[in-house]
Amino acid sequence: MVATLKDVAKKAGVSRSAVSRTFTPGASVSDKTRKLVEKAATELGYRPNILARGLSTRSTKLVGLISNNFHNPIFLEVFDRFTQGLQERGLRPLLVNLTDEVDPRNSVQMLRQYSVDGVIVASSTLPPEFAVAFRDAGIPVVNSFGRYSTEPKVHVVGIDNVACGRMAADTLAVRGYKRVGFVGGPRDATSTQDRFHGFMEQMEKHRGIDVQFSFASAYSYEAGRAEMQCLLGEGPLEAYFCGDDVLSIGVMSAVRDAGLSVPDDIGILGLNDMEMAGWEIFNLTTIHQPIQQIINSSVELIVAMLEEPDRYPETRLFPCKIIERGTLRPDPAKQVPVEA
Amino acid sequence: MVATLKDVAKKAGVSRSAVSRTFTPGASVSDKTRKLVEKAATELGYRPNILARGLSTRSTKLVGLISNNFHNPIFLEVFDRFTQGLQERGLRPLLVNLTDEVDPRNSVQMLRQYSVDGVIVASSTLPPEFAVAFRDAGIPVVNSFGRYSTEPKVHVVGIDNVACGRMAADTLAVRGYKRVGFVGGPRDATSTQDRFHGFMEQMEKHRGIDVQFSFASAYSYEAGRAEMQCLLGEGPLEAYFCGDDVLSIGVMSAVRDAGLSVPDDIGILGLNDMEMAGWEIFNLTTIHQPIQQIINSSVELIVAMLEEPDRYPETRLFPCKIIERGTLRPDPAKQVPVEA
DNA sequence: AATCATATTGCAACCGGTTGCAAAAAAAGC
DNA sequence: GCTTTTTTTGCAACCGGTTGCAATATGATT
Repeated sequence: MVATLKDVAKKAGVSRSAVSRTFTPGASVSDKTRKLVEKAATELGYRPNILARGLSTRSTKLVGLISNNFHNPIFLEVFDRFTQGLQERGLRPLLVNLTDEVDPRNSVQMLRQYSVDGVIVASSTLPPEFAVAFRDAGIPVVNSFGRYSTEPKVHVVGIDNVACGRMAADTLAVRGYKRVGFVGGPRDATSTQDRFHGFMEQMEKHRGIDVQFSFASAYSYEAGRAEMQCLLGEGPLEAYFCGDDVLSIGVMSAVRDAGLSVPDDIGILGLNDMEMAGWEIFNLTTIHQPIQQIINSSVELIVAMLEEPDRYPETRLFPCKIIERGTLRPDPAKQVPVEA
Repeated sequence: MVATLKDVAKKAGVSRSAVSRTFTPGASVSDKTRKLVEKAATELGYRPNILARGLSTRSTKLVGLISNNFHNPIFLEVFDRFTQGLQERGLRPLLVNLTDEVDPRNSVQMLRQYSVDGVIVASSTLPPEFAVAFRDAGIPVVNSFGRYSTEPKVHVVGIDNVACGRMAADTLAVRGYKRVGFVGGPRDATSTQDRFHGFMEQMEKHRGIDVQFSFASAYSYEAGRAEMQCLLGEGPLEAYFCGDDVLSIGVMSAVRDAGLSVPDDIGILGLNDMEMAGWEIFNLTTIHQPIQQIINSSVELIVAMLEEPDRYPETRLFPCKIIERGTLRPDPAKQVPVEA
């Protein structure tokens, strides 16, 4: 049905090698045969089979894209960017949905069976060992949105979650909140832990602030809302730092349902700056996570590893910044001076 | 590095065929050699290379999953379900991001180069010819969320968008709205056109209702909001049927910003029933599109085609239903009767 | 124990490509 | 024009599997 190397070779009256070389950049073919081959190839609609090629070249241009987060809208942005970034570099994402799976072994085996050139683990909730399992299997891997380590075993691209926690603490402190809460995502996620530590640590430096904390069961709307409904019962604080935007929106929803106002009664600070955070109805003040840069960098890194598999593991952290919107009191330092 | 058939054969002291047959369900191997092979295989951590196998069996278990919609949150649900559904059946999604691409040829060639077993075109905005191009290339294809045709060339799974339009018209009419609007998605999307026709056609049957219409540039929040800001300038109607939930949310946002109330001043009816539509802050009355069923059915269909490639093209439409929430006046017929 | 049916096995060719190597062809040098 | 160097070419082996077929081993039947 579909034309193969052999068909083209026969039609062009050359050897199979000649055809192969015509489609291999840098190979030695005379202009004459190249023309011959190209003519035959277009007539037959021939395109080399990448998987067969991969058998000898050991490169399939397939990249495993693994995630366990198919409920947080920010991951649609993540998939969009990753697929585009990979496609631009001639790589193809093999999407793996890891819902409820924590053991990397199945994924490693499966992706090995597909001879993927590399793997991107895109998750802030999987344990670091997950990505390491791919490295141990000899598969180039980048852990995007993962945890920074002082002796990294794999490439990590993301943000400094501890620093984000500190930034959140400062942000609330400088606005004069005296009774604040931390509403984290799942307790076992490294991102939650790091944000928590950074937040608590920094809060200790600010005198006279009362700090409480709790953890939602997931980075999701429902979890945030449910958690806040509990907290409201215990008596609300002045402001909350939520470990994620969609969590913040859940929290906000519970606050409003209780007849309280954001930010007048309760301030909310998110993290991620997903598209929706900017929607007027939410207008969420949040810490921007530079996902475009994280993803570009991840893709570059995976490409670099394809060329140099033993590249020394690198950690690339990108700075976050506060996006001022309407769910916190204004920063007194940045008030527009009133005219005298 | 990684063990191959040959390594296992040598270690087990049998021929390569014996090993291959051990991993081929239904092949003839004695218990003795099977044990031998299995022992050697586990010791070496051997797993057959699926792509090499695909070369002879002509089945890679790869399925192209093509979409052009990476900005509408409902597509995260779609990807979640598709990846899970495919994985459960041992198929692997090769994700293709079609942003701004309408010509199917590149995608066809690329997916042919990867010998995908089939393709799922998941989009309500691509023209039907897109999916047909795969069929013409001899690749099994299912068009999910596509347009129904009386002489279908490819399998289509989705909803009857014309019927949805009619349902929307009836829904608004029965609630006594007299001046209504249709806010569609992009004009050239088949889903927009069908919903539009159904809506207008059915509205004609309801006497004395004033109908207007317009189209947003995309199925997105911004587009909905921008479109509604225009419409508000022209003098608002009593209720709008929006071609999609995220569009509805954009519309709602514009309405609220203008100081108007939903549903007291303006009613809004959405379509899709994405997760977010149920969030208390939106509480969107909407037409539920049964995506779980559409996706299950699509996956079943693609699986069926792998066994029987020349299967006659089928159209599978699933019924939609109104989800009553809080953005329309109540249906008078369904009012809880007041006790006498 | 001999005969026949059946189950298991290995050989070798094939799937669709790539590539080292030696032979052939073309170009360069004299 | 002949030799030497360089370029181009095809052969054949290989990548990691599968599979038809004939040969061999096993088991059943008498």
